[in-house]
Amino acid sequence: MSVYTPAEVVEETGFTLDTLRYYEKIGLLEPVERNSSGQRRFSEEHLSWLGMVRCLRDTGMPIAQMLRFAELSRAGDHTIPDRIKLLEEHEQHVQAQIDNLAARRGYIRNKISYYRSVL
Amino acid sequence: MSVYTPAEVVEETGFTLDTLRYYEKIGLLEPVERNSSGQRRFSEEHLSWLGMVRCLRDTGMPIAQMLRFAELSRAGDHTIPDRIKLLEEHEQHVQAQIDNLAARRGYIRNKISYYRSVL
DNA sequence: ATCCCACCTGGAGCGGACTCCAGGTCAACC
DNA sequence: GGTTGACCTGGAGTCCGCTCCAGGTGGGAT
Repeated sequence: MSVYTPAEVVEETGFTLDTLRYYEKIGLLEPVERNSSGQRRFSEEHLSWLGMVRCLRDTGMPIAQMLRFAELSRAGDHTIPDRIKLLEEHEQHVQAQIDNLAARRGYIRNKISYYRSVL
Repeated sequence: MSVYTPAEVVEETGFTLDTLRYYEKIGLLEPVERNSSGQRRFSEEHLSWLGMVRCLRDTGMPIAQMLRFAELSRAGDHTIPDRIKLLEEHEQHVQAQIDNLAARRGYIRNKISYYRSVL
């Protein structure tokens, strides 16, 4: 089972080292193993969890809710229905964002057309 | 030419009064006329500008950039090409957001399917 | 006359999500 | 054996975009 240095995780996930430390501190990331001199060695599981975190974060989920999801995930398989519910609600939210952006984009394009017509 | 009370503008634009005052203070909103006792009376132009602001804000444009757009708008018609450029760039940005959200949404749906398959 | 309500001002405070800093450790390379 | 570089810690600071507050004014209803 391979492990990853901080630099590798930064490279792979796109999070800064400070952000990773912050996520660990607040419990969004499970405690990370250390080597003999105290440096972090991330696991495969950390990486895949960080993929999820990136997805949720980039779709606008607040940290508080990601924390809730993290707790459910740690609590065992009986929380899977709750996790499904949480993700479904979030998916709806993402869809709403998309629809909203598409509508606003229409407004912007109109404005551009108007400006073009005035030139 | 009709004017609008603060309460009416709040109602129509969905911004809070504090936000409107804040926008005026930082120059995102042109100085608002006052009645004899110092209360704001917004114009039709304010309302339509606020519509634009709402659109830009809700598509994630930072205030600094909205300010730049506001300045261009005040500077006269010769800035229309610049405004078009700014809006076009923003529209690209909005499209990128949409694409990104759609991709992330796929990831979330996959995760949901996976959870369902595990139940 | 008094009460309430909408509004005013300047300035402080807040919440979220980091981001930076000082001072220190260790391992490795020259 | 000295320097470099990646990393450590705890805690303070930053940025953005508001949001709230105290104290005050003016106008309309009872």
